[in-house]
Amino acid sequence: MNDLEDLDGQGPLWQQIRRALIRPMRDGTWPPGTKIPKEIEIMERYGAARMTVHRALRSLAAEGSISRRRRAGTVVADRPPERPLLEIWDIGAEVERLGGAYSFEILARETLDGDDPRAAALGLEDGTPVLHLVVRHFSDGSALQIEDRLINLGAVPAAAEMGFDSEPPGTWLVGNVPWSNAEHVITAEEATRDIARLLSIRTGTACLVVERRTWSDGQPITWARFVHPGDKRRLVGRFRSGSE
Amino acid sequence: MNDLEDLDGQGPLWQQIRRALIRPMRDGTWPPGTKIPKEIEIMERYGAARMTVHRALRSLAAEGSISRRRRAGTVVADRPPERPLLEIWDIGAEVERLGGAYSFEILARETLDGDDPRAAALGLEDGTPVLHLVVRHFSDGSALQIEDRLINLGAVPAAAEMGFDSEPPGTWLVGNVPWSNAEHVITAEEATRDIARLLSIRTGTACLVVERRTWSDGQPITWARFVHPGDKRRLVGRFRSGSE
DNA sequence: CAGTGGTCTAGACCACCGC
DNA sequence: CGGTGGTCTAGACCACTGA
Repeated sequence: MNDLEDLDGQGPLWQQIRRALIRPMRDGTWPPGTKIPKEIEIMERYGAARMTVHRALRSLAAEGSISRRRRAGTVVADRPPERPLLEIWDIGAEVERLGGAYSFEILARETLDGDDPRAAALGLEDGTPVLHLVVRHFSDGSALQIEDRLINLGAVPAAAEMGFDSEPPGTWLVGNVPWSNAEHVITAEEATRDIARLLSIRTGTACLVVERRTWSDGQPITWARFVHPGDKRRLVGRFRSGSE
Repeated sequence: MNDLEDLDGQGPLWQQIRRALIRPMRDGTWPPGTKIPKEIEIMERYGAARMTVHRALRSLAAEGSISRRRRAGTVVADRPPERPLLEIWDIGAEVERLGGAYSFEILARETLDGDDPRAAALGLEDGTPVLHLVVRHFSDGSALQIEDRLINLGAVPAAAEMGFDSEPPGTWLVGNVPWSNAEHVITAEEATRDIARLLSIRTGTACLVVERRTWSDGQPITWARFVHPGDKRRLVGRFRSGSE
C-alpha cells in the first residue's frame, strides 16, 4: 500500500507530493492501471490538508498521468506520456509502444569548445565545453530518426562519462537531469544527401524536423534536432479546452 | 475598473469566473498589458472565496493568458495565444503579429451529404450534412497556407448561413463555437501538383501538414487540414515542466 | 516596508457512480 | 447507498518585490 517515499523538502508542499507520486509511476512500481492511494490516505501519509493533496493529484490528472473517477478512485493512466508533442518525448518508448523493436547507434561523438560555431545552437556565452552526438534510431531495423544533439557539459558534467551504449542520450537525460522549460520548433524540410543516405530514403524526400531546446532554471541543458522521413512519423497532440 | 459581466451560472464557480475574465481579454476591452483587478477585488465582485478566484487566475496563468507577479499585480499577457501549437491557432492573427498583411480567399464551397466519402474525416455516422470549404491564406499577397475544412452542420447550423467573406471559417469558429477537445496530427508531405500550383511552389516541395479535429462534448465540430510550404512556416511550442 | 500573489489549513457540502 | 473525488469557504501565514 505504501510505496511512497518521504518528501524531499524542495519547494511547495503540493509539488513535493506530486513528485513523490510520480516516482513509483516512473520506476515501474505502479504500472499503468494500478490503483493509487486515495486522497485521505495520502493526506495521512504526509500530514497535509486534503486540498493540498488534491492539488497535486489535479496537476497529475491535468497532464494525463493519472485518471480519476468518483467512487472508483484514482489509477495510473494507460499511456502516461499522453502528450508526445509536449514535454519530453522518448522515441524508444514510442517505438516499443507501437510494437516495434527499438535499437540505436551512435554515429559520432566529440567534445566541442564552447566557442565552436557548431555549439552556438545551445546559446551558451562562455567557453563551456559541449558534447556533440549524432545518433541513428531504428524501429525493427529500419532507420526512423537521425538525432543531432548538443549537451552542455557545464550543466551536465556526468554526460562526459557516459558511454550511451545501452541507453541513448535523450532517454538518459530525461531520467537523470531535471528540466524546467522546453521549446519545440517543428518544420518540414527536404532530405539532404547525407540525411537521405542515413535514413535510406531518396534525396529531397519531405522530412519532419523537430528541434528541441531544454533549460533548467534558465540554464541551457541540451539542444537536439530530430529528422524523420515524413511518411514514417507523425506527431499527435490532444488538448482540452479551458478547464485547466 | 469593473468591465466584468455577471457570471453565467454554468458549471463550477471557478470556471465561471475564468470565463468572465477571458471575455474582456478576447473582445479587446483589456488589451495586452492591461492590469486586471486583483484577487480581492474579483472576490468582492462575485462574492467568492479567495481560493476560488485564485484557482481561476492560476488556470489562466498556466496557459499563458495572463502574467502574474507579486506586488506588481496581474496583467494580460503580451501574446495571449502563447501556444500556437496547442489549442486553437489562428493564422490571420499570427500573420499580423509578425507584421504581415493578412488576406484570404475562398476557393471552393459546397454542402456534402453525411454519407459522402469526403466527409468521412469528420467521423459522423448519421447522414448529417457537412459544409466543405477550401481556403487559401496569404501574407503580404503571397500564399502561405491551403486550408481544407469540413464543418458539421448538425452541430453548427449557423455556418451554412455564413458568407465567410470578411472572416475566414477558422476564425469564425473560434469566436462562435465552444470546443472541449482538439487533436492535432502533424506530418511532412511533398506538395502534390495541385497544392504546388495553389501555393506557387515546385511540385515535391516539403510541406508541413497539420490536421486538426475538434469536438464539443464528444460531438465532432470541424475537421481541417492545413498545408504550408515547409520553409515558410514553423510551429513553436513552449512548455514548462511539472508545475501545472 | 507594505501590497500582492502563493500556499496551506480544517472543515463542509455535494455529485456521481460503483458496489 | 455509501465511498470517492470536486468544489467551496474563511481564515492564516509567508515570499517576493516594486514603490
